[in-house]
Amino acid sequence: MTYDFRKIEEKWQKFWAENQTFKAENDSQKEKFYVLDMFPYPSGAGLHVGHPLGYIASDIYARYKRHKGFNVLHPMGYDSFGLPAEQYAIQTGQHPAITTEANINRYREQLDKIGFSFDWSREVRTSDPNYYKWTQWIFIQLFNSWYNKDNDKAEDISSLIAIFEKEGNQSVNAVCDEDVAIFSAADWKAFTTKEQQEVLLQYRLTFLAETEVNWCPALGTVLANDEIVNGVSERGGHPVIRKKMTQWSMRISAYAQRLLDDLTMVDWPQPLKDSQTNWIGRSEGAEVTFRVKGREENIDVFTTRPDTIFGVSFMTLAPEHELVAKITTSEQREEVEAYIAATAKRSERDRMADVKTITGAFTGAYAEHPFSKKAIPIWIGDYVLAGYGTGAVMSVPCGDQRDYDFAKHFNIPIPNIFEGVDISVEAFADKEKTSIANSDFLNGLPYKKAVKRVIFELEKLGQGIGKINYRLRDAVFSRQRYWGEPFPVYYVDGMPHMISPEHLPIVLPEVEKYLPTETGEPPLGNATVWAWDVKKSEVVSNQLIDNETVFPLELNTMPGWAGSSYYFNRYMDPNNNQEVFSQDAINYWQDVDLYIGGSEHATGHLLYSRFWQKFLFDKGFVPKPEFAKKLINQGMITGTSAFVYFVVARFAKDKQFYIAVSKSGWGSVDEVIKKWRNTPPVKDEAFRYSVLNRIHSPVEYVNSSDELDIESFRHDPMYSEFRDAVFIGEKGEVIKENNDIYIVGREVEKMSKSKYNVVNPDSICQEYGADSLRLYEMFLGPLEQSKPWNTAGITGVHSFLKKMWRLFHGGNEGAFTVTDAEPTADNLKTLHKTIKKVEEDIENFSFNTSVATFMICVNELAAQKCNSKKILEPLALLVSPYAPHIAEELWNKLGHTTSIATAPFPKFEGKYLVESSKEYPISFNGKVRFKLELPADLSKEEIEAAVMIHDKTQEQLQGRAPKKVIVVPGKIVNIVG
RNA sequence: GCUCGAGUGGUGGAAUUGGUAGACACGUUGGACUUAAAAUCCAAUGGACAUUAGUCCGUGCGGGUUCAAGUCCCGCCUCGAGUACCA
Repeated sequence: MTYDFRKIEEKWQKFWAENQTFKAENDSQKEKFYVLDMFPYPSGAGLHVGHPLGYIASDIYARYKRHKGFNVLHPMGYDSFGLPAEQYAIQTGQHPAITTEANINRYREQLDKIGFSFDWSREVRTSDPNYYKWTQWIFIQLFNSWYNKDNDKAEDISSLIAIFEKEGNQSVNAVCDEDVAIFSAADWKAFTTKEQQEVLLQYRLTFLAETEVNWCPALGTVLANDEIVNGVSERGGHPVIRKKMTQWSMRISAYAQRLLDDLTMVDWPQPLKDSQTNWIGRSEGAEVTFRVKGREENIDVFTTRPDTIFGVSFMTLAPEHELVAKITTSEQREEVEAYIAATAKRSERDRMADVKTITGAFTGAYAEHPFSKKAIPIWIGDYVLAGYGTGAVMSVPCGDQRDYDFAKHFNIPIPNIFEGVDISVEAFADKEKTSIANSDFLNGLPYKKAVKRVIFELEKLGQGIGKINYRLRDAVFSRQRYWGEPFPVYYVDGMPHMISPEHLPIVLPEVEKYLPTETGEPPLGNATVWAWDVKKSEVVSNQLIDNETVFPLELNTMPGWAGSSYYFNRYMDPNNNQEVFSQDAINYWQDVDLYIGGSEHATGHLLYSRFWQKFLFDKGFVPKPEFAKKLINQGMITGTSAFVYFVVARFAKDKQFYIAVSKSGWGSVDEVIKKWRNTPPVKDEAFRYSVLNRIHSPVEYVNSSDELDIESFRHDPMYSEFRDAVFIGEKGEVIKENNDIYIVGREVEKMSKSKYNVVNPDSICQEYGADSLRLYEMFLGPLEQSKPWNTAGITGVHSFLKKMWRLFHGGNEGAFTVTDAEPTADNLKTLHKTIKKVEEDIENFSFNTSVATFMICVNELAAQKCNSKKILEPLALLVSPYAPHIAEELWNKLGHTTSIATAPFPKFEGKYLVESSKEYPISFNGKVRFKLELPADLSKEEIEAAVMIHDKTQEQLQGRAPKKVIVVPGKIVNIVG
């Protein structure tokens, strides 16, 4: 009987689905284990072989934990709101829900074929109203909360109102907007309802604020930095400007310190933690207030080097800074405005990345130094970003390289305030190696003391205070898109009001067009039934808006990260209609034990999710302040693109055709073509040809030896210009009737549809089976590294599975022949070596090495002609997390009637591995010269003695006396001399 | 620019704590079986010289520490990821 993987895999996939083998129970006596994958966005292109990499790893771990006796939660779902479906809708008019549904179905089909042990009864989709009902619900919770710094947690807004009523806001220690006015209890009571709401909005954890965005007037939309190339939109090449817009924001900055501190609680990769740490960007320093000469206004700056305050020779404001317009003198106005217009065209990333081009403009205004009272010119420069700190810096050219470059460029003086330091070529940024000079009361002080002293003096003057600053900005939560969660918000007199949770979900309305409206409103502005009737508590036609009982609804939608910031908790109780999840469910599952996903989510999804988790924790909804204990980043699988090289030859007049030149001909196109010219039909015609060019060939047309299937390529409608092309092969011959072969060029690139290098898992499952695919993806290399995909090697793991199958089927014509024979010592040694290694590998997420271990094990058992059940049954169990279909089949054939999924994992016993001798490498001056078999229990001295009397040792030494002999028992002997 | 990661045979990679570099596969070459093909099995396979039993070189580049460095330290080079509205 041969290994019929197609039949076997279909059989067990059906079995698992019918028996709900992987359904996780919320009430179980078993210990829980929660294994989670970052859920995918269901794109139109379907899954490629890169997607399942992490899923296979987590599936192996989940299956392993089931064998270890855990109640495993291993769910899957879809992050199904997103731009591509909307873009497709704009182009085709197809509703994004339809596209999304179709894409999800395709994903599901592909996932099912790989044999994952997902509990599909728990699937979630962020675009499902039953799901986003709870996204809207959390938004309302955030709106109704404020951050109390005294208790260091989020609290209900009612507790803030109670304080306001009692004593105003003077003693409130909250995270709030910068410009909150002080009021008393009496003031509060005298405020109108609208005024009170305006005040509260300055404290709420989600609030309306003016934020800078990349606005593309032609597309009527906001663009990501990603979508802007050289200052114009990637699509269409339209100009993009920076613009302020009122949008919903999330006060994530309230959690900055806790997000930083709690990183110590989680076992996540250090680089990921580093990038969150940098993103949060905590810095200690001082906020200093500079008066503007001859005006009312002050400029606040944040600096980490207040000790260098006497080195200030100018100030720089971000071009967007609100004071710029006010303080610019009439003489400078033209220049300043021109400069602002120019910087508005640059993206933030361009401004940060480009340190070589120094630009700026003088405002004509001067600030006053807090101590020396000297006049300091105020400049604007785009190296200062509006969103960071206060959007203004005190420029100390002698101590900061960017300030230094700016000063040099504009001929601004560079006073030196460091003792004994040369600043003629560059700034001196080292804090420790000098002391302060030319600085009045700071003279002679080292960095730390100077900082303390200057803060003390600033506070005395009332012009500064010690401060901790975070780079982390409040997160913009509005998107001018259609395909996202609608806000449960309506507006009364311009003030936002929440719709009561019992009326959720507020379902996305139908629109005719998915584009922004003529007047520049978001796509929901096209909806005709999009108003809130407070009496009926339902969404009604816009025509009924009277601003008395019917009000306009919010037109923005939520960003992609909204739905993905709590889905891991929702999986615990996904079909609950009364609560986001029951307390029973969350108290049983607690948190994610293992989370696998790409490192590209380090500062987006993973930071926002931690923020929401902490908020839910503060409000008592979840028991843990961190949602995932352990996290692994899987690496990207890159594609191996194939290139066809060609020139275009032109004849006498309009005649032209393509000549494709095989790999070895690239270097000598001229010669190849010369040779080819001597053959008919073009023998004597004069022609010229273009420079050598290349084009991606679909990888399906190339075999594992890089040979191109010329006929398929020729007849692909994508390549009609090659229909009559001449192909010149490796030997320089024109290819006809297999006389020569065409070899393509190869290059590793990101796997993408546009590069024609996408390899689809379906075809691999069809040809080699899911078990082969699973093993091969793991065999490719370490999970966390990125690596190129090359299908060629898959035959290796496939023949391993066949070999293992034969181990169980050694009888006539492949009959099943597992016997009750007692295993030999060799059999047991091989088995237990394998158990030990595989167990260690799984715990260390080193899946590639366990596949190699299986191969060694099967090779050894085959050589030993082992067919003992006591060896082969544990082997089936060991392999089962990796290749579950074949394992189930063998398990079944061994006489079991229930699934292998929860059978206990084989137990390692060290006694079978005890060795009586060790082969020592004997090296001389670090170079291994020969090997010597010695009893394993010899002492250091005995080993040395045995080595020294050996003939080969004497031969190597040639009479020299060794200076030193290093013996590491069990490892190596090194003789020096 | 900044932050982080990675560079080992023709290819993917192994070497868990500084201790035999190249496990396990792919590919290639030669052989067995076969009318032939597929499948399967056996052998060789880092490079150079010696063709023997040996010698030298070799983990991106240049230094260093050590009896011993792919592994640790310093300085570079190349590639990849993230950089706040792609998901």
